[in-house]
Order: sequence, then C-alpha cells, then structure tokens
Amino acid sequence: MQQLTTTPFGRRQVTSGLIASAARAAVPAADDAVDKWQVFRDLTTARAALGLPSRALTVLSALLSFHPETELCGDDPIIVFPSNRRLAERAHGMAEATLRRHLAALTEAGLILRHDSPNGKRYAARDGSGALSAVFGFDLRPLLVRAAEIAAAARATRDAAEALRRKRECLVLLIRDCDKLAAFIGPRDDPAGAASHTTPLAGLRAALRRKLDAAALDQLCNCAATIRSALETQAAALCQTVQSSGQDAQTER
DNA sequence: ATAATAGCGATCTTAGCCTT
DNA sequence: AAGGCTAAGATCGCTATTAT
Repeated sequence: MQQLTTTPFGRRQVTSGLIASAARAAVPAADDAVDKWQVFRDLTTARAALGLPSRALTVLSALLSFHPETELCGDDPIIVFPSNRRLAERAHGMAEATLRRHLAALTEAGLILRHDSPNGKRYAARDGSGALSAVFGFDLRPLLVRAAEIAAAARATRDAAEALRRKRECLVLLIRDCDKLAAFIGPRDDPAGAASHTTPLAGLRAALRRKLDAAALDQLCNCAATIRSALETQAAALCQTVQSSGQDAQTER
C-alpha cells in the first residue's frame, strides 16, 4: 500500500540521530497497536528526560491529528503528509521557521522519520486505479516501535518526581524537629546551646526555597540530621540538669 | 510554488537572590 | 511563603537565500 521510494534522509544532512531512528523504525514493533494519544501523554510526562522542548510536543500533536486513526498499528510506515501551512495552523499558528526547527528536533529525537519526495514537498501519489502508489511526508511508526520505551520513561519520570517530593518532605520534617528542639533549649539559658545552630538552620530553610535535585536534598537531609542529633544531645543534658535540681527539693521535703 | 537552512535581533524562561 | 528583580541562556520569528 504505502510504497516507499525515498530514504529517510532526503536532502538533509545525515546525523547520528537520523541514522539511529531510521534503523529503529525498521525493527518490528513489540506492540501490535498503540493508542497514539496515550503515547503522546507519556511523551508529555517524559519530555524533559527525552530532551524535547515543549513546543515540539505541540508540533507532534498537530502531526498526530493528521493520522485518521486513533491507533498506530501495522508493519508499514504510518505516513502523514500535511504542508507546513496546514501543520502550522494546527500548531496554534506557530511560525513556520519555528515549526521546522521542532520538526527537526522530533526527527533528531527519533520520534518521527522523514520520507522526502524528490522536490521536498509532501504528498501522496496515486496510480491509475486511484490507490496510493507513493506517500511522502512524516512517518509516525517510530512512536509505535518505541511506545513501551516511552511509557517506561514516563513511569521513571513520575517515580523520580515522587521520590524527590518524599525527600523534600523528609527535609522539612527534620528542620521542623530542629526548630522545636532549639525552641526547647533556647529559653533555658543554655550558653552555647541552640543559638549555635541558628545559622545552619537558616541556611537549610533558604535552600528549601530553591529547586533541588535528589543529590542536593540527600546532602541537606544529612546536614539536618546531624544538627538534630546535636540538639537532641543538648536537650537530653538539659533535662538531666532539671531533674537533678528537682531531686534536691524532694530530698528537703 | 513550496520547502529547507542559516543568521540575527527580539522575546521568553529560569535560577538565584532579595525583600516584604 | 509569596512576589519582585536581574542576568544568562534558550527559544522564537523575520528575513534572505538556495534547491527542486
């Protein structure tokens, strides 16, 4: 049906990304069929991990809208052939230069493949019977081939975000513990006491206001745990002192 | 006519810092 | 905690040029 008479490279400069994605698209897909919008949602989640700009997804969404079916399936190329003008219309009026840049980014990322015609235009040629004899445009098949990989990347992104949230929560709780211990020690006229921890605690609170990666959060948690441990020791010593003086009064009685 | 690339200035986004 | 400010980098869109 969709007979291909072109290479995926067309007139463009060949890059390692293009060669890799062309080879990948030739591999049989693990899934028989995938929901194109589910793949798109997974890509949206894993966008940063795949190094895609957000507007590239706008362009991909526009490209997907030219595929008449909801599912991507089969062993043949899945080619859509909109002109840049039609594509720009469906990409919320994106300027064509920008559109081309993002099409190049999607190609380089191995999410779509180009099948260029001799004159660079995108179209479907039909034979005498009206059947498609050649189609020139963008091949969406890499999305089918890589659907499982994209879904896994989306899961990994969600897991990483959740892990980051938990680490942050842990740090907030540690800082809160330190604040409470410092408040307990402070009013009891401890000379070295809680005041020596005020500066590092302020530093931890300031750090919390920034965007932190997992390694930075781990380091801050360790730091907070060390401070809490020191404060706990001081608080315990203080309790001992209070108890001792209390016993004197009891003895007198 | 249509599509592609490249250069360049304009605009937007983000991180970090500071103030309230 | 929320919001404002700034600098740096990323992104955008216009334009010129070339290819088919």
